[in-house]
Amino acid sequence: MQQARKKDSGSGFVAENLARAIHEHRLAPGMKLNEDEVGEIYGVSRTVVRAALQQLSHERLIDLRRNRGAFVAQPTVKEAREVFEARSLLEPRTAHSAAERITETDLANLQRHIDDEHAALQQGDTGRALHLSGLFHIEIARIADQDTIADFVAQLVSRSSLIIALYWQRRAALCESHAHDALLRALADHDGPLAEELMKNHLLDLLTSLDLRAISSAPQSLRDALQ
Amino acid sequence: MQQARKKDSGSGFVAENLARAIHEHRLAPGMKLNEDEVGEIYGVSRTVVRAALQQLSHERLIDLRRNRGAFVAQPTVKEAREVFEARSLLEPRTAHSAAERITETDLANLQRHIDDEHAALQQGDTGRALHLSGLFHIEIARIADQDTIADFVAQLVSRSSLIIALYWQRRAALCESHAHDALLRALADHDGPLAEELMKNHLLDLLTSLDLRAISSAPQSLRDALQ
DNA sequence: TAATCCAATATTGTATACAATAATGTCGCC
DNA sequence: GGCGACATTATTGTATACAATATTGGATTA
Repeated sequence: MQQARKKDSGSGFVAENLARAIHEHRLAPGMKLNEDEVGEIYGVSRTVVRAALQQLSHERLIDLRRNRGAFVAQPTVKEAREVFEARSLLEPRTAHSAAERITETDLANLQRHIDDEHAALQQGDTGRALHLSGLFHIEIARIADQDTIADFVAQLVSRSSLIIALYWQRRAALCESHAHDALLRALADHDGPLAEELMKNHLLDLLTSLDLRAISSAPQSLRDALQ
Repeated sequence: MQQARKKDSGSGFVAENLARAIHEHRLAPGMKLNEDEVGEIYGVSRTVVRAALQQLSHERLIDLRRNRGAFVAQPTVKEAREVFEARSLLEPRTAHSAAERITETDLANLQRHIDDEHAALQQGDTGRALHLSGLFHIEIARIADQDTIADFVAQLVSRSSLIIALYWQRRAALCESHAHDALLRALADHDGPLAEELMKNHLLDLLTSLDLRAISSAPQSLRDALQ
């Protein structure tokens, strides 16, 4: 922890760092997160580590098992489908609403998001590109002025990152798709139905780009791996 | 805390008790929850109280303000609308899926839920009736085999309880409606489209039964109350 | 008297110590 | 040598002590 966080509490700082590490797949699914170890890394006590772990557990990024400890979540195939099912219920209709309310300022912000995302891809920084891609989805919910849905979408996007890290088939291929550009155009035209349809298809494409039969690099249980 | 909890951790016990108290409006919105006080009531240390408060904060039942403490949440009118907007996106389609998958066992369970709910109403136990009514909605998501959506619905139902406590206009009137009975029939007939439509209308009825102009008994701020 | 600053108090944030539980290694017995 | 009971170790769960912060009350001054 080179620099102190400003107003954010210690647990928030730790949680954000752990979340980023999980999203960028530096922490492999299933990995044990020892409280003492994490605390020493960030220079805080177990108290704040536990608070951070509890928060991440609620966001489903880690699995908290009583008297056992914290483990990086390993979304199952079923969970992966469920996450995208939830997104397909929430996001298309929300995109529709966003198209009806979007302002010039919003459009400029979204355009900047997309530009940054493309730039990150050009530089081969897929981690950052994925992060920005997620922000794009969350931002749409905020434009629709639906903070509650935006919070859900944020969690689902976060879990999607982990799922994509686990089940991605052709990473480069889909990132290069211009689904977000098309969506932005529909939003700019205030074309609600088109935005809704594009979002729906975009999420479907994302889901079908996953290989939900393959077991990821880290097997879920010893039984699966060895037996 | 007359009886010790079995396997559940202390914080879970405290969180559940506080949640129930909030749902049943025994803890008024805006009320300060002093950590020492809560700890003494349940016979636990501040450590577990804080864990419980953090959990409830994630569920949006309490508002955690840094260096200020925990307060029972006071959903605004906007938040109330947002919660029901989210429910209207998630639950109708999920009811549709449930209708296609529901089994005899599921139907029996749902019927029992409804019977219990009516019994509670007969006895004037509106708190328990409201609780059972919520379980009905959550159970439908579980029948649809969508645990992720079920978790969201559970949170939204929980927040709805608080919202209803704040903004309810004609409590008795709506509880007596037989919306759940009609829904159960549609599910039993495996009539997905009808179940979807009934759920949509049921949620709309719920929302319109709220008086979202009225400021509740407990004002949101001193300014609103006194100025 | 009213306003402002400062001290006193209360409450939360964090660290540490201790207790409870699970995981692991060792010994004895068959 | 294999199996099971027991002791050892490691790790989490909880309580308590201390530090940091906000709130409150009072004194001082204009």
